[in-house]
Amino acid sequence: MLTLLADRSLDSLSLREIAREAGITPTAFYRHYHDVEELGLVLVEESFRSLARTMQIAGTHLTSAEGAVERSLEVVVGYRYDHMSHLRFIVRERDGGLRRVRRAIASRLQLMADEVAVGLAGGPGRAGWSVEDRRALAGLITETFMRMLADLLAADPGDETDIVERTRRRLRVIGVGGTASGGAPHSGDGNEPMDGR
Amino acid sequence: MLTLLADRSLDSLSLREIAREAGITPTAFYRHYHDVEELGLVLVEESFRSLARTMQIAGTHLTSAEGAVERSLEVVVGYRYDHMSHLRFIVRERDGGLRRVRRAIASRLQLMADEVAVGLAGGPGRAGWSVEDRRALAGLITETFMRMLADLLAADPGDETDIVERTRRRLRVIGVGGTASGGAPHSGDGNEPMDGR
DNA sequence: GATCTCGGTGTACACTTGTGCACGACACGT
DNA sequence: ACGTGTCGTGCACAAGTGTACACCGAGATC
Repeated sequence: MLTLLADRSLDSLSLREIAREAGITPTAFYRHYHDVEELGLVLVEESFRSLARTMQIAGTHLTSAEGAVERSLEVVVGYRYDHMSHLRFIVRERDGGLRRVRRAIASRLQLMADEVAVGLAGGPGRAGWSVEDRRALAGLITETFMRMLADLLAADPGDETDIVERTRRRLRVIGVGGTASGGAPHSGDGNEPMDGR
Repeated sequence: MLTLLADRSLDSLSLREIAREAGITPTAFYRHYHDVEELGLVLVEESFRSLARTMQIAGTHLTSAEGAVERSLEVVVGYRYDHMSHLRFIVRERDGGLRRVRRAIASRLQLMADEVAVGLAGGPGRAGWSVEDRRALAGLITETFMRMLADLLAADPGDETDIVERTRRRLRVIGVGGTASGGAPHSGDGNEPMDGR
Protein backbone atom coordinates (compact mmCIF):
# COMPACT_ATOMS: atom_id res chain seq x y z
CA MET A 1 0.00 0.00 0.00
CA LEU A 2 2.66 2.44 1.01
CA THR A 3 4.57 1.64 -2.14
CA LEU A 4 1.67 3.15 -4.04
CA LEU A 5 2.06 6.36 -2.11
CA ALA A 6 5.71 6.56 -3.07
CA ASP A 7 5.05 9.06 -5.79
CA ARG A 8 1.33 9.67 -5.79
CA SER A 9 -0.81 11.61 -3.41
CA LEU A 10 -3.51 9.84 -1.50
CA ASP A 11 -6.41 11.54 -3.17
CA SER A 12 -5.05 10.73 -6.58
CA LEU A 13 -5.22 7.05 -5.75
CA SER A 14 -8.27 5.13 -6.74
CA LEU A 15 -9.92 2.73 -4.39
CA ARG A 16 -9.39 0.07 -6.99
CA GLU A 17 -5.67 0.67 -7.20
CA ILE A 18 -5.39 0.36 -3.46
CA ALA A 19 -7.40 -2.81 -3.41
CA ARG A 20 -5.38 -4.26 -6.26
CA GLU A 21 -2.16 -3.48 -4.43
CA ALA A 22 -3.51 -5.14 -1.33
CA GLY A 23 -4.43 -8.19 -3.35
CA ILE A 24 -8.08 -7.75 -2.70
CA THR A 25 -11.25 -6.90 -4.57
CA PRO A 26 -12.55 -3.34 -4.38
CA THR A 27 -15.64 -4.42 -2.52
CA ALA A 28 -13.59 -6.11 0.17
CA PHE A 29 -11.92 -2.80 0.88
CA TYR A 30 -15.21 -1.48 2.19
CA ARG A 31 -15.20 -4.11 4.91
CA HIS A 32 -12.19 -2.45 6.46
CA TYR A 33 -12.55 1.23 5.70
CA HIS A 34 -15.54 3.23 4.78
CA ASP A 35 -13.45 5.61 2.73
CA VAL A 36 -10.03 6.24 1.31
CA GLU A 37 -9.96 9.15 3.71
CA GLU A 38 -10.47 6.81 6.63
CA LEU A 39 -7.50 4.77 5.48
CA GLY A 40 -5.56 8.00 5.43
CA LEU A 41 -6.38 8.72 9.05
CA VAL A 42 -5.17 5.28 10.07
CA LEU A 43 -1.95 5.84 8.18
CA VAL A 44 -1.45 9.10 10.02
CA GLU A 45 -1.60 7.35 13.38
CA GLU A 46 0.67 4.62 12.20
CA SER A 47 3.20 7.03 10.79
CA PHE A 48 3.38 9.26 13.81
CA ARG A 49 4.22 6.53 16.22
CA SER A 50 7.78 6.37 14.98
CA LEU A 51 8.16 9.99 13.99
CA ALA A 52 7.12 11.39 17.34
CA ARG A 53 9.52 9.11 19.14
CA THR A 54 12.38 10.11 16.88
CA MET A 55 11.71 13.79 17.23
CA GLN A 56 11.50 13.46 20.97
CA ILE A 57 14.94 11.87 21.08
CA ALA A 58 16.40 14.45 18.74
CA GLY A 59 14.95 17.17 20.90
CA THR A 60 16.42 15.93 24.14
CA HIS A 61 19.79 15.59 22.46
CA LEU A 62 19.62 19.27 21.75
CA THR A 63 19.56 20.07 25.45
CA SER A 64 23.05 18.82 26.05
CA ALA A 65 25.54 21.45 25.10
CA GLU A 66 28.38 20.14 23.01
CA GLY A 67 27.99 18.09 19.85
CA ALA A 68 24.28 18.35 20.39
CA VAL A 69 23.38 19.32 16.88
CA GLU A 70 25.43 16.48 15.45
CA ARG A 71 23.79 13.81 17.48
CA SER A 72 20.25 14.96 16.88
CA LEU A 73 20.95 15.31 13.19
CA GLU A 74 22.11 11.72 13.14
CA VAL A 75 18.93 10.59 14.79
CA VAL A 76 16.68 12.40 12.37
CA VAL A 77 18.62 11.50 9.27
CA GLY A 78 18.54 7.90 10.41
CA TYR A 79 14.79 8.07 10.70
CA ARG A 80 14.59 8.98 7.07
CA TYR A 81 16.08 5.63 6.12
CA ASP A 82 14.13 3.47 8.49
CA HIS A 83 10.69 4.86 7.89
CA MET A 84 10.85 6.35 4.45
CA SER A 85 7.33 5.37 3.45
CA HIS A 86 5.68 6.76 6.53
CA LEU A 87 7.69 9.90 6.30
CA ARG A 88 6.85 10.37 2.68
CA PHE A 89 3.20 10.01 3.47
CA ILE A 90 3.23 12.62 6.19
CA VAL A 91 5.29 15.10 4.23
CA ARG A 92 3.10 14.79 1.20
CA GLU A 93 -0.25 14.89 2.91
CA ARG A 94 0.57 17.55 5.45
CA ASP A 95 -0.28 20.46 3.18
CA GLY A 96 -1.76 18.70 0.23
CA GLY A 97 -4.05 15.97 1.33
CA LEU A 98 -7.68 15.62 2.12
CA ARG A 99 -8.88 18.05 4.69
CA ARG A 100 -9.40 15.67 7.58
CA VAL A 101 -6.07 13.99 6.96
CA ARG A 102 -4.40 17.37 6.96
CA ARG A 103 -6.03 18.24 10.21
CA ALA A 104 -4.99 14.98 11.82
CA ILE A 105 -1.40 15.54 10.79
CA ALA A 106 -1.44 19.11 12.04
CA SER A 107 -2.65 18.07 15.47
CA ARG A 108 -0.09 15.27 15.81
CA LEU A 109 2.66 17.64 14.80
CA GLN A 110 1.51 20.12 17.39
CA LEU A 111 1.62 17.44 20.04
CA MET A 112 5.02 16.34 18.87
CA ALA A 113 6.41 19.85 19.08
CA ASP A 114 5.01 20.31 22.54
CA GLU A 115 6.72 17.17 23.73
CA VAL A 116 9.95 18.52 22.38
CA ALA A 117 9.22 21.74 24.25
CA VAL A 118 9.00 20.03 27.62
CA GLY A 119 12.18 18.15 26.82
CA LEU A 120 13.81 21.48 26.23
CA ALA A 121 12.91 22.80 29.64
CA GLY A 122 15.98 21.33 31.27
CA GLY A 123 18.35 22.80 28.77
CA PRO A 124 21.14 25.18 29.65
CA GLY A 125 20.72 28.90 29.18
CA ARG A 126 17.01 28.71 28.89
CA ALA A 127 16.12 28.93 32.53
CA GLY A 128 14.46 32.30 32.23
CA TRP A 129 12.41 31.49 29.18
CA SER A 130 8.67 31.52 29.35
CA VAL A 131 6.65 28.48 28.44
CA GLU A 132 5.52 30.14 25.28
CA ASP A 133 9.01 30.93 24.16
CA ARG A 134 10.09 27.38 24.74
CA ARG A 135 7.19 26.21 22.65
CA ALA A 136 8.19 28.60 19.93
CA LEU A 137 11.72 27.28 20.00
CA ALA A 138 10.50 23.69 19.91
CA GLY A 139 8.29 24.60 16.98
CA LEU A 140 11.22 26.05 15.10
CA ILE A 141 13.30 23.01 15.76
CA THR A 142 10.70 20.51 14.65
CA GLU A 143 9.84 22.56 11.60
CA THR A 144 13.48 22.76 10.68
CA PHE A 145 13.82 19.02 11.00
CA MET A 146 10.65 18.38 9.07
CA ARG A 147 11.89 20.62 6.29
CA MET A 148 15.14 18.72 6.20
CA LEU A 149 13.33 15.42 5.95
CA ALA A 150 11.08 16.66 3.19
CA ASP A 151 14.04 18.00 1.26
CA LEU A 152 15.94 14.78 1.71
CA LEU A 153 13.07 12.83 0.26
CA ALA A 154 12.93 15.04 -2.79
CA ALA A 155 16.65 15.31 -3.38
CA ASP A 156 18.83 13.01 -5.37
CA PRO A 157 21.56 11.37 -3.34
CA GLY A 158 24.31 13.82 -4.24
CA ASP A 159 22.57 16.73 -2.56
CA GLU A 160 22.01 15.05 0.76
CA THR A 161 25.06 16.37 2.53
CA ASP A 162 24.24 19.89 1.39
CA ILE A 163 20.80 19.60 2.88
CA VAL A 164 22.08 18.27 6.15
CA GLU A 165 24.69 20.98 6.27
CA ARG A 166 22.07 23.61 5.69
CA THR A 167 20.01 22.23 8.51
CA ARG A 168 23.00 22.18 10.80
CA ARG A 169 23.54 25.85 10.13
CA ARG A 170 19.95 26.72 10.68
CA LEU A 171 19.91 24.98 14.01
CA ARG A 172 23.02 26.84 15.00
CA VAL A 173 21.43 30.14 14.00
CA ILE A 174 18.38 29.31 16.04
CA GLY A 175 20.81 29.09 18.87
CA VAL A 176 20.70 25.49 19.90
CA GLY A 177 23.54 23.13 20.41
CA GLY A 178 26.56 25.32 20.13
CA THR A 179 27.24 27.94 22.71
CA ALA A 180 24.97 27.59 25.68
CA SER A 181 23.94 31.21 25.57
CA GLY A 182 22.28 31.08 22.22
CA GLY A 183 22.46 34.11 20.04
CA ALA A 184 24.81 34.71 17.16
CA PRO A 185 25.76 31.53 15.41
CA HIS A 186 28.76 30.00 17.03
CA SER A 187 31.22 32.32 15.45
CA GLY A 188 34.60 30.90 14.77
CA ASP A 189 34.34 27.37 13.48
CA GLY A 190 35.99 28.28 10.25
CA ASN A 191 35.01 27.01 6.84
CA GLU A 192 33.67 30.30 5.67
CA PRO A 193 35.24 33.59 4.60
CA MET A 194 33.48 35.21 7.53
CA ASP A 195 34.32 38.53 5.89
CA GLY A 196 35.93 39.72 9.10
CA ARG A 197 39.71 39.13 9.09
CA MET B 1 -8.60 26.86 -13.38
CA LEU B 2 -7.22 27.89 -10.03
CA THR B 3 -10.63 27.42 -8.52
CA LEU B 4 -10.28 23.75 -9.34
CA LEU B 5 -7.10 23.61 -7.36
CA ALA B 6 -8.82 25.08 -4.34
CA ASP B 7 -9.15 21.72 -2.67
CA ARG B 8 -7.68 19.20 -5.05
CA SER B 9 -4.10 18.50 -5.88
CA LEU B 10 -2.89 18.97 -9.41
CA ASP B 11 -2.25 15.34 -10.15
CA SER B 12 -5.70 14.38 -8.99
CA LEU B 13 -7.21 16.62 -11.64
CA SER B 14 -8.17 15.13 -14.93
CA LEU B 15 -7.30 16.81 -18.16
CA ARG B 16 -10.97 16.82 -18.97
CA GLU B 17 -11.91 18.65 -15.81
CA ILE B 18 -9.35 21.30 -16.52
CA ALA B 19 -10.56 21.72 -20.06
CA ARG B 20 -14.15 21.88 -18.93
CA GLU B 21 -13.32 24.57 -16.41
CA ALA B 22 -11.53 26.53 -19.12
CA GLY B 23 -14.56 26.23 -21.35
CA ILE B 24 -12.69 24.20 -23.89
CA THR B 25 -12.65 20.70 -25.31
CA PRO B 26 -10.05 18.28 -24.02
CA THR B 27 -8.33 18.14 -27.37
CA ALA B 28 -7.92 21.89 -27.47
CA PHE B 29 -5.96 21.70 -24.25
CA TYR B 30 -3.18 19.92 -26.11
CA ARG B 31 -2.69 22.94 -28.33
CA HIS B 32 -1.48 24.89 -25.33
CA TYR B 33 0.22 22.36 -23.09
CA HIS B 34 1.63 19.00 -23.78
CA ASP B 35 0.83 17.80 -20.32
CA VAL B 36 -0.92 18.63 -17.10
CA GLU B 37 2.56 18.75 -15.66
CA GLU B 38 3.53 21.46 -18.12
CA LEU B 39 0.55 23.50 -17.00
CA GLY B 40 1.82 23.03 -13.48
CA LEU B 41 5.20 24.49 -14.34
CA VAL B 42 3.57 27.55 -15.85
CA LEU B 43 1.50 27.99 -12.73
CA VAL B 44 4.63 27.85 -10.63
CA GLU B 45 6.17 30.74 -12.52
CA GLU B 46 2.98 32.70 -12.35
CA SER B 47 2.57 32.12 -8.64
CA PHE B 48 6.08 33.04 -7.69
CA ARG B 49 6.02 36.43 -9.28
CA SER B 50 3.90 37.83 -6.49
CA LEU B 51 5.20 35.65 -3.70
CA ALA B 52 8.85 36.46 -4.26
CA ARG B 53 8.11 40.15 -4.28
CA THR B 54 6.14 39.92 -1.06
CA MET B 55 8.78 37.93 0.71
CA GLN B 56 11.46 40.34 -0.41
CA ILE B 57 9.54 43.22 1.11
CA ALA B 58 8.87 41.35 4.31
CA GLY B 59 12.55 40.51 4.55
CA THR B 60 13.79 44.05 4.18
CA HIS B 61 11.31 45.17 6.80
CA LEU B 62 13.01 42.80 9.18
CA THR B 63 16.25 44.70 8.89
CA SER B 64 14.91 47.79 10.57
CA ALA B 65 15.02 47.40 14.28
CA GLU B 66 11.81 48.41 15.99
CA GLY B 67 8.36 47.18 15.06
CA ALA B 68 10.05 45.19 12.34
CA VAL B 69 8.26 41.94 13.01
CA GLU B 70 4.89 43.67 13.01
CA ARG B 71 5.33 45.28 9.67
CA SER B 72 6.63 42.23 7.89
CA LEU B 73 3.88 40.12 9.38
CA GLU B 74 1.36 42.56 7.98
CA VAL B 75 2.88 42.26 4.56
CA VAL B 76 2.85 38.49 4.52
CA VAL B 77 -0.61 38.13 6.01
CA GLY B 78 -1.84 40.57 3.44
CA TYR B 79 -0.40 38.46 0.68
CA ARG B 80 -2.51 35.58 1.85
CA TYR B 81 -5.65 37.54 1.02
CA ASP B 82 -4.58 38.94 -2.29
CA HIS B 83 -3.14 35.82 -3.85
CA MET B 84 -4.89 33.01 -2.10
CA SER B 85 -5.13 30.77 -5.15
CA HIS B 86 -1.51 31.04 -6.11
CA LEU B 87 -0.44 30.53 -2.55
CA ARG B 88 -2.63 27.50 -2.15
CA PHE B 89 -1.14 26.02 -5.26
CA ILE B 90 2.44 26.47 -4.11
CA VAL B 91 1.82 25.22 -0.61
CA ARG B 92 0.03 22.15 -1.83
CA GLU B 93 2.39 21.19 -4.61
CA ARG B 94 5.61 21.98 -2.82
CA ASP B 95 5.89 18.61 -1.14
CA GLY B 96 3.09 16.74 -2.75
CA GLY B 97 3.01 17.45 -6.43
CA LEU B 98 4.49 15.93 -9.51
CA ARG B 99 8.22 15.64 -9.37
CA ARG B 100 9.12 18.35 -11.85
CA VAL B 101 6.65 20.75 -10.33
CA ARG B 102 8.14 20.09 -6.92
CA ARG B 103 11.58 20.74 -8.23
CA ALA B 104 10.54 23.98 -9.87
CA ILE B 105 9.01 25.18 -6.63
CA ALA B 106 12.07 24.20 -4.63
CA SER B 107 14.38 26.16 -6.88
CA ARG B 108 12.19 29.28 -6.85
CA LEU B 109 12.01 29.11 -3.09
CA GLN B 110 15.77 28.84 -2.88
CA LEU B 111 16.13 31.91 -5.04
CA MET B 112 13.56 33.72 -2.99
CA ALA B 113 15.36 32.95 0.26
CA ASP B 114 18.65 34.10 -1.21
CA GLU B 115 17.15 37.42 -2.16
CA VAL B 116 15.97 37.81 1.38
CA ALA B 117 19.49 36.98 2.50
CA VAL B 118 21.07 39.82 0.57
CA GLY B 119 18.38 42.13 1.89
CA LEU B 120 19.41 41.07 5.35
CA ALA B 121 23.01 42.06 4.82
CA GLY B 122 22.44 45.63 5.83
CA GLY B 123 20.70 44.76 9.05
CA PRO B 124 21.91 45.79 12.46
CA GLY B 125 23.88 43.43 14.62
CA ARG B 126 24.70 41.10 11.82
CA ALA B 127 27.79 42.78 10.51
CA GLY B 128 30.08 39.95 11.51
CA TRP B 129 27.94 37.20 10.08
CA SER B 130 29.23 35.07 7.27
CA VAL B 131 27.38 34.80 4.02
CA GLU B 132 26.34 31.29 4.86
CA ASP B 133 24.92 32.26 8.19
CA ARG B 134 22.94 35.02 6.64
CA ARG B 135 21.56 32.55 4.16
CA ALA B 136 20.62 30.23 6.98
CA LEU B 137 18.84 33.04 8.74
CA ALA B 138 17.02 34.01 5.58
CA GLY B 139 16.03 30.40 5.10
CA LEU B 140 14.63 30.23 8.59
CA ILE B 141 12.67 33.40 8.06
CA THR B 142 11.15 32.38 4.76
CA GLU B 143 10.34 28.92 6.05
CA THR B 144 8.68 30.40 9.07
CA PHE B 145 6.59 32.65 6.87
CA MET B 146 5.74 29.85 4.50
CA ARG B 147 4.62 27.74 7.42
CA MET B 148 2.43 30.54 8.64
CA LEU B 149 0.85 30.94 5.24
CA ALA B 150 0.21 27.23 4.91
CA ASP B 151 -1.33 27.10 8.36
CA LEU B 152 -3.48 30.13 7.64
CA LEU B 153 -4.86 28.45 4.55
CA ALA B 154 -5.76 25.34 6.47
CA ALA B 155 -7.17 27.03 9.55
CA ASP B 156 -10.67 28.19 10.11
CA PRO B 157 -10.99 31.91 10.70
CA GLY B 158 -11.03 31.76 14.47
CA ASP B 159 -7.53 30.37 14.69
CA GLU B 160 -5.88 32.98 12.53
CA THR B 161 -4.71 35.25 15.29
CA ASP B 162 -3.21 32.31 17.14
CA ILE B 163 -1.23 31.34 14.11
CA VAL B 164 0.03 34.85 13.56
CA GLU B 165 0.93 35.14 17.20
CA ARG B 166 2.85 31.91 17.04
CA THR B 167 4.77 33.16 14.04
CA ARG B 168 5.53 36.41 15.80
CA ARG B 169 7.05 34.49 18.66
CA ARG B 170 9.08 32.28 16.41
CA LEU B 171 10.52 35.25 14.61
CA ARG B 172 11.42 36.80 17.90
CA VAL B 173 13.13 33.59 19.03
CA ILE B 174 15.08 33.48 15.80
CA GLY B 175 16.31 36.84 16.90
CA VAL B 176 14.94 39.22 14.34
CA GLY B 177 13.03 42.36 14.90
CA GLY B 178 13.30 42.92 18.60
CA THR B 179 16.62 43.70 20.18
CA ALA B 180 19.27 44.43 17.64
CA SER B 181 21.65 41.93 19.13
CA GLY B 182 19.61 38.85 18.37
CA GLY B 183 19.82 35.92 20.69
CA ALA B 184 17.48 35.04 23.47
CA PRO B 185 13.96 36.19 22.84
CA HIS B 186 13.72 39.73 23.96
CA SER B 187 14.39 38.76 27.50
CA GLY B 188 13.43 41.19 30.18
CA ASP B 189 9.96 42.15 29.17
CA GLY B 190 8.23 40.31 31.93
CA ASN B 191 6.87 37.88 29.54
CA GLU B 192 4.46 35.27 30.90
CA PRO B 193 1.21 36.69 29.58
CA MET B 194 3.15 38.50 26.90
CA ASP B 195 0.00 40.22 25.74
CA GLY B 196 1.75 43.35 24.59
CA ARG B 197 2.01 42.80 20.85
C1' DG C 1 -6.70 35.02 -54.41
C1' DA C 2 -4.41 30.73 -52.88
C1' DT C 3 -2.24 28.57 -49.06
C1' DC C 4 -0.74 27.78 -44.27
C1' DT C 5 -0.99 27.79 -39.57
C1' DC C 6 -3.44 28.21 -35.22
C1' DG C 7 -6.86 27.32 -32.02
C1' DG C 8 -10.86 25.36 -31.87
C1' DT C 9 -14.79 21.53 -32.69
C1' DG C 10 -17.18 16.59 -32.57
C1' DT C 11 -16.88 11.73 -32.69
C1' DA C 12 -14.92 7.51 -31.35
C1' DC C 13 -12.53 3.88 -28.70
C1' DA C 14 -10.79 1.15 -25.17
C1' DC C 15 -10.14 1.52 -20.34
C1' DT C 16 -10.79 2.62 -15.55
C1' DT C 17 -13.63 4.28 -11.98
C1' DG C 18 -17.02 3.85 -7.56
C1' DT C 19 -20.57 1.27 -5.95
C1' DG C 20 -24.61 -2.05 -5.55
C1' DC C 21 -26.02 -6.78 -5.22
C1' DA C 22 -25.99 -11.73 -4.56
C1' DC C 23 -23.28 -15.18 -3.06
C1' DG C 24 -19.51 -18.35 -0.62
C1' DA C 25 -16.22 -19.89 3.06
C1' DC C 26 -14.98 -20.18 7.51
C1' DA C 27 -14.86 -19.26 12.74
C1' DC C 28 -17.50 -19.32 16.86
C1' DG C 29 -20.88 -19.00 20.79
C1' DT C 30 -24.90 -21.38 21.99
C1' DA D 1 -25.48 -28.98 14.80
C1' DC D 2 -26.76 -24.56 13.72
C1' DG D 3 -27.45 -19.82 13.17
C1' DT D 4 -24.68 -15.62 12.76
C1' DG D 5 -20.93 -12.62 11.81
C1' DT D 6 -16.87 -11.46 9.29
C1' DC D 7 -14.20 -11.27 5.18
C1' DG D 8 -13.85 -12.43 0.93
C1' DT D 9 -15.50 -13.22 -4.27
C1' DG D 10 -17.74 -12.18 -9.08
C1' DC D 11 -20.61 -9.57 -11.95
C1' DA D 12 -22.82 -5.54 -13.54
C1' DC D 13 -23.52 -0.79 -14.48
C1' DA D 14 -23.33 4.03 -15.69
C1' DA D 15 -20.03 7.50 -15.75
C1' DG D 16 -15.62 9.36 -16.47
C1' DT D 17 -10.86 8.94 -18.44
C1' DG D 18 -6.74 9.98 -22.11
C1' DT D 19 -5.97 10.24 -26.70
C1' DA D 20 -6.45 9.65 -31.83
C1' DC D 21 -8.60 11.30 -35.94
C1' DA D 22 -10.88 14.24 -39.30
C1' DC D 23 -12.55 18.56 -39.85
C1' DC D 24 -13.30 24.07 -39.81
C1' DG D 25 -13.05 29.16 -39.66
C1' DA D 26 -10.08 33.22 -39.17
C1' DG D 27 -6.08 35.60 -39.99
C1' DA D 28 -1.34 36.03 -41.71
C1' DT D 29 1.76 35.35 -45.61
C1' DC D 30 3.06 34.60 -50.20
